[in-house]
Amino acid sequence: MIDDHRSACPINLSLEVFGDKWSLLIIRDMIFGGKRHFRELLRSQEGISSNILADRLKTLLEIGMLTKRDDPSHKQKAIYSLTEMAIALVPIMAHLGAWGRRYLPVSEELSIRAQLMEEGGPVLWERFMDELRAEHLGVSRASDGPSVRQTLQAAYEEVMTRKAKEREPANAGS
Amino acid sequence: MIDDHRSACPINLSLEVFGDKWSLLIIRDMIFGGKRHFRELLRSQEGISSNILADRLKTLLEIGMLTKRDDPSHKQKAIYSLTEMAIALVPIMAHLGAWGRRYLPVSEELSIRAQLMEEGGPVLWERFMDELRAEHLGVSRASDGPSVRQTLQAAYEEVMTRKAKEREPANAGS
DNA sequence: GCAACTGCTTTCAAAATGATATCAGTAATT
DNA sequence: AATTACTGATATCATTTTGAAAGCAGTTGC
Repeated sequence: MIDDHRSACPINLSLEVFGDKWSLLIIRDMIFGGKRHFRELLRSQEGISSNILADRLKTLLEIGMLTKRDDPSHKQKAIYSLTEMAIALVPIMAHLGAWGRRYLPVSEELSIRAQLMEEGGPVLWERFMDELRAEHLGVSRASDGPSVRQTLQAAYEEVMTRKAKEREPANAGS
Repeated sequence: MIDDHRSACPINLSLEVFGDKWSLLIIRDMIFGGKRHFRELLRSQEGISSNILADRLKTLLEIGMLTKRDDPSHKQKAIYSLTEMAIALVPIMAHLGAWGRRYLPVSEELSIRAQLMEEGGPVLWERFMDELRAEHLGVSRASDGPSVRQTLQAAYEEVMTRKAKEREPANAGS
């Protein structure tokens, strides 16, 4: 099998890799959600079915976007890791998030991360990528303070808490 | 129809817009190839079929990525234009191209544009976007020197010419 | 010992894809 | 005036992909 690609254009080849509805969402959940196991990925916001998830994971492994190894703590668990190729998508994720936030009907709670990524700019993206390298590639890293993912997650939860309060204003005793 | 979206996450919504094999390629051909007509878009590198092209154009119009108007010079011709929403994808195109160039088996001639876009950085992208606004939105622009698209196209043709020469070294008389 | 959890696989219906042919009108060519 | 080529699509139909749901052989925690 040499190559059955439609064309050798970089944009076309990129789209052949993740030009579908699910592949990039799986990467997103691993990057921003810290998910590493099949069952974790199955609980995506969007509700992927298990056969599709299995198929996409297989493809992503073949392409070299992910690696897979056994979880020492459980004989049936597999740990999926991002490769550098996937970690390099962080800036694209940031741009995609910024674009979606500007032009599409996003919700506040699900776009707060995108907002922080946009505001943080390339400096934040690089820091995030370093953290991901440490987490997925075993590269050591000088860690100081909370991780980027923790910061993004905290902001998300803050919005959720505030929204919950706004929905039931001072009727705890009702 | 309120919204039958899977989730209001900006990345998910972005993927619902162009998370398929063709939509972004159509936008690419309009941005980098300067294509404006149905038949022009039909002659893509990758060979899209006419029914798929028609369907995607319709969707892109509905979403608001494109507009369509009559061509004064031909009663059956339609002119497709990019909206600001689509022009805003230029940085994403640049990143996608750079990523593809780094990790996928691209050809030199089809990736020279991506290389120049990467080297040009945000400054070049902005200039390109201004040119596209002038071309597609009728925004006036202070034009000096060759357009970004012309520069990219010239670089592409230079590579093609060089490659043609390398293939037949000095056997013009054979 | 039993319920819950593990990463999948199977089944089957529905939807999307895509190659090919076609169309009715327009324009350029001869 | 006749022919040829071009316009933006549609229609047909086979193949491929998608996806919901159920199931499975083990493993683990209680």
